Amino acid sequence: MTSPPGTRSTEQPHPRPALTRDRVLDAAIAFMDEHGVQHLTMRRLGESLEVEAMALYRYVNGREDLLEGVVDRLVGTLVTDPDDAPLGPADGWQAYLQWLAHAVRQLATAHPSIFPLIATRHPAAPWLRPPLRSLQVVEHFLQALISRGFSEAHAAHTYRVFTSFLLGHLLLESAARGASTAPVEEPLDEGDADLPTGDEQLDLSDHPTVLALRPLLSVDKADAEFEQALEALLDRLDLELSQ
Amino acid sequence: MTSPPGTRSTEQPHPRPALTRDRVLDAAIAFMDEHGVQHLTMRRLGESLEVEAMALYRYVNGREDLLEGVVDRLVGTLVTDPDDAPLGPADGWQAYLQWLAHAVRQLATAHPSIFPLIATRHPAAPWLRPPLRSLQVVEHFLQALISRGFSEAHAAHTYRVFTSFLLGHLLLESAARGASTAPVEEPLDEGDADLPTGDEQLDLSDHPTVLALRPLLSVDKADAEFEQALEALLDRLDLELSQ
DNA sequence: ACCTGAACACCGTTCAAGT
DNA sequence: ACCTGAACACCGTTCAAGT
Repeated sequence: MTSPPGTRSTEQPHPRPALTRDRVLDAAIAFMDEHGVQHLTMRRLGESLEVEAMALYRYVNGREDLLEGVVDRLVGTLVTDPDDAPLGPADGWQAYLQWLAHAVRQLATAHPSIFPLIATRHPAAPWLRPPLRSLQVVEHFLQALISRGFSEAHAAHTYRVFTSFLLGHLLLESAARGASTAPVEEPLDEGDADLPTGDEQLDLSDHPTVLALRPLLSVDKADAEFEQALEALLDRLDLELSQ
Repeated sequence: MTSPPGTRSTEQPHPRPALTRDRVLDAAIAFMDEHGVQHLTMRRLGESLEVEAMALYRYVNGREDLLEGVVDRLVGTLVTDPDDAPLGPADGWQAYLQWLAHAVRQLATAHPSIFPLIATRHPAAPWLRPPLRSLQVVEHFLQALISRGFSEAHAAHTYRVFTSFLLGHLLLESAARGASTAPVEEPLDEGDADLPTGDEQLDLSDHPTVLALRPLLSVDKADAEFEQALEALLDRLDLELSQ
């Protein structure tokens, strides 16, 4: 608490909290949320923690391990959030899948520029499918379904179908969100820079149908379509159960 | 054709074909198929073409443009393959979607380590959704559906639903494939290297359900599940049409 | 016209050295 | 125990210079 003897009384400027793995991971998440994955650098992350990059290697096993840690931490929040019942709502498997789907979607929405990382980093095992790629979460998922009457085979099958669904919908949502949120991505100003074309410098003259439907294609129905597709999926799973 | 005067008659060792954008893109595709995306480097790509890296900048507007070119080229093959009818099979929209789904799946299977690139690179416009992220392909898609009786709104909606479906299923498939095919990814040998655990050095002791279901989770039903989910999707779209 | 050498700024990572 | 400086190999990219 007090200064060690022999130190000048002026070390207030940076009462920097102790470095720790959790603090490093948190800083990495904050950095990526603000600047995007591709700009996260060991050196810049160190800078954001007021430390040289080399100091990070005490807490993180290189850049790959750092990214893996970020993914694990974020996905892990799905089953450790304090305000959730141990196995989710008690109302049956459909309520459980609804609850989990929305939790994952909230995660994707909160970190649109990190979600692609969750979606595409090679999982530790091929059966650990993104975006539910944490052992804890998979354990949670399988127990939840089995405790609600699923056979083991059915639970495994549902895991596969459900992850495919989540990945497709949420990756496209966060790509759209990330595109509009991203800081600039790549200036790159190439060729003749007309660029007052509103949204993008795409040449649509050879693509009349796209041109005509552009307003329809741009409509953001992400919310409604997610709910609709989720309902359809649950209906399908229900049918398969009773077969 | 003949040597310019004054040249030694020994310039046979490398009758290297002229460098060209297409040759650069082809080399990049071949390189990534063999070594994975993360090892593609301007310098190594140059090496594979027996040229210094700087020479590539004549044909490619930097690394980002190179990757974009690769994606466009691969996705473009979907609608330019010689053995396909102009708008796919003439048998109705379900046959068209079946045909396209399998074409995209074949693409993902042929280039499992490039597909994540197709899936996650920021599209030029937010409504250009992976994996159907080429103007040509979207034009093709919309014309095909409209010419088969879809309204414009329905065609646009189907585009969104269909891309979500393809992305989720194929990205997970190629992640699984890529994991088993990948050259090594990252040695990283961290901690105590027990590693004779067969597939992975995961500690499953705290996750009894995963442990018990691992055989079931590892079963490869990718083919059947893709077909089944595609059928379900077509059924759903059919229902929506008649509403 | 097309490629190369040299140079620059920036990476990830290791390791001996400081405190 | 924890952080830093210096160093190494490797990036992407520019540009003047060679042929």
